[in-house]
Amino acid sequence: MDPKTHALFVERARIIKALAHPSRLYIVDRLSQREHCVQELAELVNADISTVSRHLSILKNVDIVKDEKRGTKVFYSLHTPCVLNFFGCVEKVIKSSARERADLLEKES
Amino acid sequence: MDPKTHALFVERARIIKALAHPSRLYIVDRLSQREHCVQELAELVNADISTVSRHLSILKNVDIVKDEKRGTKVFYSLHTPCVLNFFGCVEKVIKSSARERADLLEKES
DNA sequence: TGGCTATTTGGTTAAATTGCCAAATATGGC
DNA sequence: GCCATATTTGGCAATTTAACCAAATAGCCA
Repeated sequence: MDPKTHALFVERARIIKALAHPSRLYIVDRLSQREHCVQELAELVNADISTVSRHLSILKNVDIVKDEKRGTKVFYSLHTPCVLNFFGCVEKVIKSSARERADLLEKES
Repeated sequence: MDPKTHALFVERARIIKALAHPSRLYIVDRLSQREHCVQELAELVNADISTVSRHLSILKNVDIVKDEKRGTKVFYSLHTPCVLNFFGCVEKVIKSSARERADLLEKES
């Protein structure tokens, strides 16, 4: 693999890695409805505020979300909404594997 | 967050995690063109065969790829090609952040 | 300035991921 | 059965990730 191709796939993985966590996926899901401040998100994902703040900085580092400070609060919103397209395919994968497990069960019975 | 919702996002993250590695993304990319045996993939990603075998088992665990044994070789192919849709959005994210870095540079100059 | 609220960051620990080597396993041909 | 080829798996060390608490920072208002 030539260096440029390698760099491209490293970069792609960097983006996908940022999404590869249940809390971060849920945060993205909530932000797809409307902006939220850190505190609100912490309640939604039911985790320590500092933990959520770290999740948000990971998402911000790859520009999936953006932040805007208003007063003492920081409001986060989706910067690249197309990441929501991921979910559609992910559901397909889940269903496909669920179907296979079901098929397998039928054959076994 | 209720338990069902939580389980859904854990499951989604499981799928996305399986893709969150440069070598695995490259493997998916190659398999989108045609099936390959483990040896071929090891050469393509330039890694130890055992390492590639582990990457493949990770992808297989979430049903992104499937395998078929023929003789002593095991051929892998894409089982859920829609994961390729991920790439389109990932490129957008990359470009969007690249654009912003560019804008930032302009403003600074 | 001092106090209050909201968020980020440092430090630490536990857990998960990755990669390689070596050993085990499976298949086909002699 | 025995050998050669192809793949998987066990074991280990190094790196990364994740979570929490505590401390630092930032903005607002009295």
